[in-house]
Amino acid sequence: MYKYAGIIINNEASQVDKIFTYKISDIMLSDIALGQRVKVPFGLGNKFIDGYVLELYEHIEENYKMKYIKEICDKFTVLTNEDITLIKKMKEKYICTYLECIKLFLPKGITKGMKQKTSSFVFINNKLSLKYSKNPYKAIYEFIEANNGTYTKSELSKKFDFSLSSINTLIKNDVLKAEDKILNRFNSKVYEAYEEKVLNTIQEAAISRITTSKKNKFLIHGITGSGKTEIYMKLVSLMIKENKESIILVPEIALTPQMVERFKGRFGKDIAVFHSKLSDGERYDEWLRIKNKKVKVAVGARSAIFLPFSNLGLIVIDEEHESSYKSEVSPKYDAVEIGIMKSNILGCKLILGSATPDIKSFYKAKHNEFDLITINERADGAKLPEMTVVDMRQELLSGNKSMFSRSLLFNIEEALNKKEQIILFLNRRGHSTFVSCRECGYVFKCDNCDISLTYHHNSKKLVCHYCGKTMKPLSVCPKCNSKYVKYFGAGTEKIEQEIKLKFKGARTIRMDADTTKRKEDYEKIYESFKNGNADILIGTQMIAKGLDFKNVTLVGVIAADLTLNLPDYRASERTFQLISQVAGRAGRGSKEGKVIIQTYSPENLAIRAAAANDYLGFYDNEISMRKIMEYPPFTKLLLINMGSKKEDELIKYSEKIGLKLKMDLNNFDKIKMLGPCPSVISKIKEVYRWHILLKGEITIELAENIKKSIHEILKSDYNEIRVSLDINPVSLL
DNA sequence: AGCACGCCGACT
DNA sequence: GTCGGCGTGCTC
Repeated sequence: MYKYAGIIINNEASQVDKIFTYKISDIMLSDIALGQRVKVPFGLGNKFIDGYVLELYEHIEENYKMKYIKEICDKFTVLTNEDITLIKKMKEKYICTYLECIKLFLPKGITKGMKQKTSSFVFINNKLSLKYSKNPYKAIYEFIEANNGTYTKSELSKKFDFSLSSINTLIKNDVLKAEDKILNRFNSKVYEAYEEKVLNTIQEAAISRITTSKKNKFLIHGITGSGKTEIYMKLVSLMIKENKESIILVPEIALTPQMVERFKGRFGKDIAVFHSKLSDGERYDEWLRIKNKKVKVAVGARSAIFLPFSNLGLIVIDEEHESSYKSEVSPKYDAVEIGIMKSNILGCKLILGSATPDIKSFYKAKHNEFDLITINERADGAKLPEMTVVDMRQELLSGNKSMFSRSLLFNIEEALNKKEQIILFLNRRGHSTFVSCRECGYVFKCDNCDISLTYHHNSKKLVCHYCGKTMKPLSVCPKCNSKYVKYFGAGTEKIEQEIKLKFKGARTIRMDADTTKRKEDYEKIYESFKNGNADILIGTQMIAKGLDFKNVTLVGVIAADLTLNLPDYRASERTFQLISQVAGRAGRGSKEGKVIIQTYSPENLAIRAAAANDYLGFYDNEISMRKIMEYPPFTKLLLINMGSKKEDELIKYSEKIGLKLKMDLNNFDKIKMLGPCPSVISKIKEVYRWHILLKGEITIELAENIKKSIHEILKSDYNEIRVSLDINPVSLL
């Protein structure tokens, strides 16, 4: 019998982020379980708050006054024992609080006491008596008989023109009855069936390797179009046969149409879909559906890794290199790491898939942590596109000042003539990316952020891409009054504008953050291009992912070196991945594809390797660079971000923290400290930003001590410095 | 984070 | 002699 429970209190403060022990009263002894949500008295006022049972003890020394648990909240445990194991590990790994971890596992609706949505529907209750055998009663009765329980009173009167008072009369006299029925808030849209395909021998081999291997973690390195999705689906159906559940993670952006279309088409409506745009109610319903074992498959973005399956057999993480798997708020977890932890705890299979695996993942596969499965052929025998690198410096020398090379223009023309589709990729939205004065060099910058403003032609405004602030473009320089204000750096808007000028008949469609503001926009653009309502799709990185259009034969990368020059150790990895992924959109059908990569640095290795489809070559080079430079996977990084609206306070405290850490780290010669210094983007939304980067063998204890040191400095007096710790950050900006 | 306790100054 | 200012420290 457990008489004591270790409980985490639902209070965000870091000072109460510890396990509190409560006594279990006799009436609760048989009901109490790990992972339950309970109400407990807390603090001097004994206010009742939610708590989560993370531990149970039979005996404990009662050397302080102990309170009793007041009540158990739900009929089920909200966390499984394995969840609790994971929570404890995550708290250490991501240097965050228990509560922050717990919250990832629960939909908001649970703590808010949300109810399932119900509505009152009209049913038949008794045979129609003689008294009501005439119209309008007869007609109403017959209609309800045919549609028993499908309509509400108001629907019957509004949609079908039955008199509300007559319906009420029938209900009053027990002929009909109105009863509450639970409504599901999740999307029940029915998709066209997506037939099971016959797998080719390579796909079959991958399946049998995965099902028979002693290892339970796999990395599928399969080129774009190699049919990875079919492998995932086959594995899911194998799991269903064994009565086991599957989670499929996809990058947020790929979620809206394609994956859902395929999975719902294959497995019917009995799969749950989970993404960031769901409302709290939809989220809660999907969560309950899984908890109640109504669903065996979930497709979702990174947070879906925490869905409450009880017999999980498979986790698939598609496009595992995607940075969207890393959370940007505390706990700054990485879904791939959580996948690894879960597969260790549960023993379920973990499949990572990508055409351009994360350097870290490929390193792990090479060192036997994952079983590596390589697929070098496209599934339906389609050929990889032919890739050409165009040196834009040469274009300039030959007098071509436009942003399109002659070769790209020629190929667009040709594709248009053949009625084939084209994708143009530029990782920058807006019209002109910066506006500056040619006289004095003044650059229009955001007042709130350390970012130059982008000119948007549609709205005729200068927009800050970090805080959204807009201002009217000025024709005169505010600093020197000169009239020579010029617009530089093209974005997707300008590309579209120029293309329309150059190819008069061509129908273009643009996909970027500006054209996909609403829920349905992405799907609309996707459908429209798929159905051939446009010839040219122009977009930012959101078109690089997973899209499969059979009629696209030409992909143009307008400026390949954009991501290359970012001050980030992963810049070349990103560039390689982006180019490879966009290139993979070409030639997926029966027609051969062509890719034209425009760049000012054609000698760059990432670009050359991407053009040559040479992942291994790129990997070998990159991994040796990482080793020399002491970057992951050879070291760990801990990024300490500090922010404040008061710049002088921020500098003062950053330096204090820096000094303290330097002292703390004196005995650790294997850790290097960079900074404190201003972040690359030194101000966002009026908040100034400084950071410290630690590089080396950062242990759990060390990270915990660093957190303590920082807290100590910040609590000394009231200040407005915000600090966040990020282990293995995806970006150092 | 909240909340009570506590140790000082202003006040009917 | 008491009311209330907020600094301090604890919360099973």
